[in-house]
Amino acid sequence: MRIGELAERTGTSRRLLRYYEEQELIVPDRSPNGYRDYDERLVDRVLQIRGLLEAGLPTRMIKRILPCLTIPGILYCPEDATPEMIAALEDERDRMSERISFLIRNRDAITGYITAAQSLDEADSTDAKAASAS
Amino acid sequence: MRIGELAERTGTSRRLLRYYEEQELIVPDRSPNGYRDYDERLVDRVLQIRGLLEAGLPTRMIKRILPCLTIPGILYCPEDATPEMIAALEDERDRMSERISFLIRNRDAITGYITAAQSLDEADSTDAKAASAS
DNA sequence: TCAAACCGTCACATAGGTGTGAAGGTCAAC
DNA sequence: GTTGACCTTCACACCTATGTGACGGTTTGA
Repeated sequence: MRIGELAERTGTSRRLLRYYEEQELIVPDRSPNGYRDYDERLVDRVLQIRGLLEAGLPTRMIKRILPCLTIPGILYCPEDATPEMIAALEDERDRMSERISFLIRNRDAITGYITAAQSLDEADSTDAKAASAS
Repeated sequence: MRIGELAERTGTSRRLLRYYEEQELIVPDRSPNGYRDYDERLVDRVLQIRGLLEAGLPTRMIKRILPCLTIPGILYCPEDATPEMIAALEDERDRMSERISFLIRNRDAITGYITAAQSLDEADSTDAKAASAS
């Protein structure tokens, strides 16, 4: 498919699809006329990229971990898994774990704030009712 | 304390501390000589800011929710918690939850990849041993 | 054959979070 | 007093993920 269709199907601008290519996250073929020609599987790939970006990972990191993540979830273990690469991945994994706990802590703090604010809000409206009833 | 000490204690550059001030995330006093004078409690405050930034929240949002998050974790709920703000926070919280699950999924995928690669590696070295033993 | 709707590259723009350095003030210690 | 370590403001610069637009080629359908 061409870039327009991929853009539409992934909710990603053409500009960004070209950017991801520039960052070597995706590598489309080229039609004889020079148009990019995207494989069907790249739809999921792009969605995965968007997800990782949304999760806060920079493109460089994504580029490194992407080859290891096949479409459904895991595996396809290439034989070129050098010890260096594994070590790098372990680093990534650890950074991700840190990031996860960071996010969880802060999300819970926000959740706490929300519930506190809501209960305070309810108390307010109860007050208001009481006041208007009196 | 002055900016240097705060920078050191929070692992944050002076530049960034000034930036956070510019964004009205922290408001230090000023000594008669014009030097910034930071309260002890701002150490935790800065760490909290870093955490929220790391979590992907923009400074504007942090500015809004920061007054609501006291040092230990939560609470002290100001009365100006508008419904709009709460809604925005709920959005943020949901986005964070999405990020979290995405990160967890991908981290687990990476973990799976690592263990697969390692067991493959062990098999290789077993092969090698067998080969050298034969 | 002409217009519309694609596509290509190039390049400048922006926003947020940072780095860095210049030019200068303050202060403590020697 | 002078040096060195600190502080100030200002400002330019970077990176990353994006938007946007110019300018030109290609495809498709009326």
